[in-house]
Amino acid sequence: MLSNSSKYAIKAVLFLALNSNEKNKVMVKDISQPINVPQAYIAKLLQALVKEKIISSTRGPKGGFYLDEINLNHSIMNIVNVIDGEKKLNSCMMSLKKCNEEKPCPLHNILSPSRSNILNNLKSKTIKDVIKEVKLGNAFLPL
Amino acid sequence: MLSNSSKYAIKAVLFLALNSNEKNKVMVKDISQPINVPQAYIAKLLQALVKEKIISSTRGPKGGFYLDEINLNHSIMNIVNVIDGEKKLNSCMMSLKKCNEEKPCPLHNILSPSRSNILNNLKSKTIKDVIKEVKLGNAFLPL
DNA sequence: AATAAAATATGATAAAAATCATATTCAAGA
DNA sequence: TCTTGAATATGATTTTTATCATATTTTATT
Ligand code: FES
Ligand code: FES
Repeated sequence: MLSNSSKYAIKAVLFLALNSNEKNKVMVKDISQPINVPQAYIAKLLQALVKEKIISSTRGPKGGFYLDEINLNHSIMNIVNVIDGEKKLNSCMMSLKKCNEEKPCPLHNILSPSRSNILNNLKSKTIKDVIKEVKLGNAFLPL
Repeated sequence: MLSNSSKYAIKAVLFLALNSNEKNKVMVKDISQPINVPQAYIAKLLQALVKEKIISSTRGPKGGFYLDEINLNHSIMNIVNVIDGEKKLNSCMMSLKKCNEEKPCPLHNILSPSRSNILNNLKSKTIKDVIKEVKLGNAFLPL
């Protein structure tokens, strides 16, 4: 469903959402440990996210990664799309060329509603929405 | 979610469900083409399914693969478990060690219900159930 | 300006998944 | 019983994903 890389990226972004802002940037080495992902690995993922403007960064002393207000309003799906590409999640469960309602494969009718639900949630929930649940104590970090 | 191999295996099993029985066995070469999977690849998967008694086979002239009445009552999940192993589908969406309700990760509450729904369907739907929908014209083959 | 501290770009290596290839074994029919 | 046609066992190759490593560029501080 989600690749390892996507999962790691989500963890990192949520960590930044809780622990950074324009004034308090966080270095890779201080991200990799709490989220339990190798530094060189998460560094590469964060760089990709910066390039697509999902997160922010500055280099040099006092530099690091952080989320600004705009970043916080990105959806979880945006993160996944940057890391895994757009089509991974939409493919047919039986590897038909295209998954559609008109000529559904035998698993489509059974599984598609739940999958759509997952996709819609990933699309609609923003970083901000998600960390709100953490702050309310309904979900937990660190990971 | 499902590996390529699992998808291929499901396709092959459904094909057999519709086109074989104890009296009419089907050879790999006559399976691989209609389901659009390379022969050597699907052969290996079918062999794994036979070993776990999800499907049946006999060798030699007039041999081939087929489903008997017992085979038809296996769930789709049984196929997936043989090919992908048991735990792939149950892992946390954010790569926590274990996914649980007591200390859910931030994505758990959002996505877990739909995922459970998918898993329950895969567990409860049998091969026979699924091809019934095909015969009724509610779902389509070939793939 | 020089230095140092950070991200960035780039690419190498390792591990896993997907795919391909073939010698061996078993079963049917001549 | 010999031959032939099928699955089976085994493993090699290729591709993708995951992981690691490092030289370069940018920025703050002295
Ligand atoms: S057609 Fe197969 S999942 Fe939609
Ligand atoms: S704890 Fe992460 S999906 Fe259940």
